[in-house]
Amino acid sequence: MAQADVKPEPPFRGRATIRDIADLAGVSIATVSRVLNDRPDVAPETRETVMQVVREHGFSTNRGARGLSSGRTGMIGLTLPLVADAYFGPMLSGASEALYERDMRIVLAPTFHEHDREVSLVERLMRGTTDGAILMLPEESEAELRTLQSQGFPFVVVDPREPPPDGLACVAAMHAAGAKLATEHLLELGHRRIGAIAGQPGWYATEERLLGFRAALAAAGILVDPDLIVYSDWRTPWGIRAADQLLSLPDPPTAIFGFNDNVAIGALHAAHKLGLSVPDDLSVVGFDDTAHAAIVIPQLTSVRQPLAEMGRMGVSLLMRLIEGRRVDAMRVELSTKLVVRESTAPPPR
Amino acid sequence: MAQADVKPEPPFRGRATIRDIADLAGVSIATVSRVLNDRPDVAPETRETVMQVVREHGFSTNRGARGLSSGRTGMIGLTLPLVADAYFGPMLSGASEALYERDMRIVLAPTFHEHDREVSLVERLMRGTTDGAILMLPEESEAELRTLQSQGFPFVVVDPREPPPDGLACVAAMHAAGAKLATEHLLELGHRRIGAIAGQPGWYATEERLLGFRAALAAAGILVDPDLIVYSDWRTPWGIRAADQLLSLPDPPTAIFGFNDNVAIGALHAAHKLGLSVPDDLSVVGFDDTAHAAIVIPQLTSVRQPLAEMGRMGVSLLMRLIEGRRVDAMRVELSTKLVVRESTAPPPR
DNA sequence: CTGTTAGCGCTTTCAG
DNA sequence: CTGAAAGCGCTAACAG
Repeated sequence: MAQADVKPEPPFRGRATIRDIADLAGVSIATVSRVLNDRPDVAPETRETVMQVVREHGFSTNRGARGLSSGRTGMIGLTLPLVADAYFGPMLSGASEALYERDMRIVLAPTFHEHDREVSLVERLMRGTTDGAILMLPEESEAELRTLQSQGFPFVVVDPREPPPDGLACVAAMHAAGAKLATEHLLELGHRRIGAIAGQPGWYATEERLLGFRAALAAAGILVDPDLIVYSDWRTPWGIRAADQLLSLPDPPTAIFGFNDNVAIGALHAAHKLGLSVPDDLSVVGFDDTAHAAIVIPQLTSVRQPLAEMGRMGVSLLMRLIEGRRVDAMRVELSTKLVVRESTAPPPR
Repeated sequence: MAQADVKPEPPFRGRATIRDIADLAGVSIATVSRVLNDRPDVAPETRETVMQVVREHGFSTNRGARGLSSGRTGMIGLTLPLVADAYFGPMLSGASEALYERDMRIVLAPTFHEHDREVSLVERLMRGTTDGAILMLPEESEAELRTLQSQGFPFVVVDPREPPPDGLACVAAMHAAGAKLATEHLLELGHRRIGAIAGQPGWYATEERLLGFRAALAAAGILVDPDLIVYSDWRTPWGIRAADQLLSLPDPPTAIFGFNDNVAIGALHAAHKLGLSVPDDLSVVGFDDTAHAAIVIPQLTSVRQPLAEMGRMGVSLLMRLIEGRRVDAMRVELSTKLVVRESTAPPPR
């Protein structure tokens, strides 16, 4: 009633639907749909008319409805262990940016490291809500992943926890090469007794980094003292303990290579407690190069993992999968590089 | 082919639909829908039968379809400036956890601090994809927010950038009280010349914290030296500069209160460069108590803002809005508290 | 190049 | 308490 229709008042109740646009533009809804989906078979003139109306009313298509009829929702799911985390944050950020550029939406599903939660979340994501998913550091076993794949749901693994199964789209970083770089850096500085705070045994990252560490040592003709390698949870408090252990050895290392920034920062704390100065008395290098590396004093030398890039790459692979295009490289490894800051120097004496 | 049908093979092609479940359970789809939505008008026995089948097939309802027919999609949108951030991370995490508990999905929309992007993102979120939104530190002006509200889209603002307009659901922290606490702590330690690295002028957080800072000083009978307050961008490099400025004053402060952890850590860096020891030569306190506060050496004394709690609270308000329930407290302020760590001590001499 | 017509999977009156 | 039927907004053949 009282249909003013002065100028900017939409002649429909809530938000415009494709039908409103069609009426306003004087065409059929099919035509509007075509325009909206950039189909080639529309007269340029018609297209312009429709776009006009669309812009005027700030119309944008209802994803749910589109999903229902076409099967593609324009949304992708993303699982990750933790959302408030210096490591996963940048990955998520990179992925979300890439998705934004493609005008796709991201459904966030943090798993808090719980296997069951992750499984049920993925299950739900599959049910018509999303077109595919990115699984960051998934909890699922290879077998579970394969089952998922066999169900025809497109997904890509970013930063696999275990050695990446082949046939699965997967993006990782060059752990071994990075670890080799870090170790060589220490070696060049003159260090001969280098301790390593490795991550949790069995993890892909841990084992690969260990490989690089050992390779560099071997190349320098140094045989590894088993006492100098201690496994640890990835978090700082555990890094402190591990460093304590290393530093209280009869013949302690002059440098410590933490397999991620958290444990390396743990080493910084341990050294501080012991009155050791970094880098004068002890050199420390980390891995990942998260934001933490730069805020700590002294700033941490660390191996840079291209976290955001990994997220973007995951999206890129996923899009190919969803579009059914051939994915030649199912598995991509992004390179790592050493960022030298203030925590490394030649050994004392 | 070779449809084994041994036991767990579903008799339908892709994923089960509500119709499949209905057939299998020998009821109508309407009944299944009722069960799925916890409607009261179903015989307990029928309900059980249906649930049985649902569980057996791991069925869960297609949100898109539900959204289409009922108007509620079970998804909510969340905008925030940055996703990879020690400040927003915990807020996002809290919100996502609360949403998970309600079996709702979250559509993530990072704005990278771009006003236009945020506006268009919110616009899109409104169009049938989500039931409502949480806007963290929104870029929108009060006027824009009100327009949004007038369109009937439920949303809540978490951590307003400007003084929160009333009538809008909003959750914030008690900035002034927290700043007062921090200042009093310094005062009790014996500091008399206390510098402040304030945030950007005009921000709600900045102004409120300034109020608390001034109030504490006034209560102690100290009148503020304008030279001792310097405004700054919220990031560490700017914090360093601000601290440099403070520390190079003819009569430099013995303590610095950074209005967030980033700038406080900047003060730590500045002190380090100057050869000043914290807390012996200079005390530093931060605000927010992000993860950074605990990893830095010395660990930072900081005012704790209940970030995750704010996210949860935002969800809780939003749900009430969506369900059309009365929201008595449209505006909630969560309390802050001081966490004393290692960066504060009595002034030298 | 454009319009007509089925549904997509689900919720929801409205009858029984 | 349960079923039948009418869409929700959109896409995708299929005709013209």
